[in-house]
Amino acid sequence: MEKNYDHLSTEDKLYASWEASGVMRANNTSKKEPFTIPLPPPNVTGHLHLGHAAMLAIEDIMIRFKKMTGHEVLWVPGTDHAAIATENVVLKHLKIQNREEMTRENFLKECRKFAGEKHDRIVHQIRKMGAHLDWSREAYTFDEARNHAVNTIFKRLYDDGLIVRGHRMINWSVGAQSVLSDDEVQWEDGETIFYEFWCGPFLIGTVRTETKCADSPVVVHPTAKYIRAQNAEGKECIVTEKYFKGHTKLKKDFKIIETVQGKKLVGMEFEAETYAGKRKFWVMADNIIDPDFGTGAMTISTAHDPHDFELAQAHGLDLIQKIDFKGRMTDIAGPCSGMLVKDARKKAGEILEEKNLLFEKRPYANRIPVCYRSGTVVEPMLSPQWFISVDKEFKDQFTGKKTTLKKLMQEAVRDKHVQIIPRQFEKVYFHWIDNLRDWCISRQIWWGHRIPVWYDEKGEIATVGETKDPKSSWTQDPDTLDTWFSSALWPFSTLGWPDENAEDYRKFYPTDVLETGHDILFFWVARMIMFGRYATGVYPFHTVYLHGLVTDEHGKKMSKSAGNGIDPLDVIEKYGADAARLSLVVGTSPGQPIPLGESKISGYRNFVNKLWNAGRFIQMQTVGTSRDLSLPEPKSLADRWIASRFTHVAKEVAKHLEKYEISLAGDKIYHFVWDEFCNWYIEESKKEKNPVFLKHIFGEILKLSHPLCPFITEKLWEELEFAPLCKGRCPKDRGVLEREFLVLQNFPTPTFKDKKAEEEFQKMQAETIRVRQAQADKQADKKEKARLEQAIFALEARLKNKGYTDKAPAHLVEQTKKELEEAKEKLKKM
RNA sequence: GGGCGCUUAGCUCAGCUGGCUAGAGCAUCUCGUUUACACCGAGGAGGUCGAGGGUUCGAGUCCCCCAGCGCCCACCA
Repeated sequence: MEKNYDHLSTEDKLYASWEASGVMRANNTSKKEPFTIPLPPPNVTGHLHLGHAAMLAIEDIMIRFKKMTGHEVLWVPGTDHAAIATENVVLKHLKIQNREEMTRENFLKECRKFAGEKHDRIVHQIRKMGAHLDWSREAYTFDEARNHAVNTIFKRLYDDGLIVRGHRMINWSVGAQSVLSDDEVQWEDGETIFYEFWCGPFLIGTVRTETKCADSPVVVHPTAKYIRAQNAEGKECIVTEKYFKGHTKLKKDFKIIETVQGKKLVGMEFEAETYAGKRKFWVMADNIIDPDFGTGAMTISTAHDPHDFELAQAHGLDLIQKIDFKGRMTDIAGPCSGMLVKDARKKAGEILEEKNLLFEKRPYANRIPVCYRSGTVVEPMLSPQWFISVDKEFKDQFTGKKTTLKKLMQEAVRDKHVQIIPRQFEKVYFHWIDNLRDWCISRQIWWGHRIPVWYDEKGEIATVGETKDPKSSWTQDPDTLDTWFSSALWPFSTLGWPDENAEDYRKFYPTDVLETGHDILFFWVARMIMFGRYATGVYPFHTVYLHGLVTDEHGKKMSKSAGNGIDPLDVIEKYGADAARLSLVVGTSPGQPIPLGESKISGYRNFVNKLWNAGRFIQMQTVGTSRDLSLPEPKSLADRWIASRFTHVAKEVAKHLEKYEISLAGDKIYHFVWDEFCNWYIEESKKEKNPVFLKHIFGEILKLSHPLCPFITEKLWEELEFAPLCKGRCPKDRGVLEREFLVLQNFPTPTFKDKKAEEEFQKMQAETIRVRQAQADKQADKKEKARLEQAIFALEARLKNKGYTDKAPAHLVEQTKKELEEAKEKLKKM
């Protein structure tokens, strides 16, 4: 055995042997209790990042622990086709502006090719972490089986009236050329200009000057007090009293004519100049106006703002499209038509200024909605889309009762069918659901599950759901489904659903734990809960474990621009996968940020090496030892102490892992191995030898540590030839295996307890420490003595020097004398 | 604006339902070339647990309030 553990020559080989042996394959005919985790499928075109690494480490620990405690485990791997993200990357890759430049089929071919290539990369990277995944069951969110599941649930939802097509205000990503769900919109801080301009007698505030180009009502608050005033040139001005009185310029230039309530203004009509020419305006009142904000009046863009749209619906207003789906102004924008929104905004402002319509402008901090994938601006637009109605009642086929999808989601957590770790996120979950609106599921992109709806020649819906041979006159809906739609089926679509008799589905569904980053609680977890309960009648898992964001060692977000990013593959290369796993798992709390720096990783690398060297020592001790299969007896006090301590620690570790408290389990193992086993037991065992017992305990330690650091433990298991020792004592129901891997051993459940030995050994430890301290003190004394002697010598020499005593300032000489006396005094006392 | 969380040694964090003489890793200081390991061993220094108030025999742990930091949601014409 080498002096230092070499992870590079070990890990890939071991993983390959696990894979080749079939040890990671789950058996759906097993009588054992199942334990199932659906792997959150990484984006097929992505690469492994630290979030994945943390996820893989946590889930692998759960899986290995459960397997060692007698469960039939299944960890289903797979990848996600990541609709918008992939389509974006492919477009960039092909160096084309939009997909219309090629045929749909050709574009999809390119996507498939690209995804296929990238698939191999991510899947290879997942293996690097040591993940005990059943690769024979690998799935893909965009393969045929998953498409079948998608079509099936779509049809069922449609028949229940829960999927509807509606002409509603949606989030339009100009970059992705598609609608986005509410959750896919991100908000970025931005600097813009706030304009106040004249619209007839009214002052209107806006940052979106480009939309102020069409006939429109001016909305005022019905009960707020407005002031009508006039200036020297006869120009009229109507603003709230509050605004008027707070504005010195207005107060100076305008003379009040009267004060009226907002509703008295209703019905007023006038023509006014806009940046796009003269337009018709009229006044209406609505409580939507905040009388304390700005001038107390606004004009509305019925088709480009969610609130305005609502208002338009309520008041039966015309819907006027001012911006097209490419993000350019329509003809109605007059001088700005054809311009990009951003440019039109500036231009419209300039025109307002030229036409002397501008009253005031000032810098304004606002937040800009952007597409979470393409990073481009999101425009609220009006468009026909498919929605999932979350508040609509339907008859639940499993209970026969009326309910809504929202209720099913709420019940999941409220009635404790699903537990979220950490608890705080349950509140976040409820809050999200309470404010949940219908989920827009259609996307205008090509890479994704095509909406299974066919239209006849009249444009009426001909059929919905899986359609094997559509009539030639029919056309399929051109849109695809939100990528999260297929992800939401993942826990059961990977197990054979909709075939409820599929062996995997019967054995492994519902699954047990869904572990993922807290950032996709809404995108994914909530929707799995919704579809899972809706489609299968049971919730798809009983526990949701959320890990936090991996940050740099100071808790700062890792980013390219900050240059503080860490690539997990570099970490694995430099320190090994075990060290990477431990550093992502120990010293962390669920849901909390996971700070990671090199010093932490190298610390766990050191631990791994410590294990290695303990193993090396034990191998040296046990060379030529007979292979006694009987359980060795503890002999010495140290033997009994470590055995008793091991019983205690093994229990604690199991208890923690049972509760998914991985960090605490890791901490206990770390300190038991290093502080108790290595620093005390091994040292004591050198005095009173019992090599067979030493080796036995070490073997148990390897089992205990295996879920957390599978590579080093497996390697030592092999090096120390533990495997042959346990042949014949292992359960026989796992088929033919080349080797007895550690993961097939039973997790230690030792019973040996010797309280007296523990106490006695502790006394011995205390005594040893006292002696060491005394020795250290003695050494310290000796050193202090030497230091004093040297100081005395130097001080005396200085005082003997006539030049010094004669010429140096008297107080310095006094001080020297004093120092000498003190030093002599101190030395005398020693 | 609403919600959630965090604030404990120089740094990053444990401390679960109140009993702590407050722990760990890293960093730091002293000593150590003892045949598992310097990716090591032994010993040490370092904290009035963010500020203030309260409940209690007892509070890092519970309550109130304040401050700073972080995250999520809503997005005001």
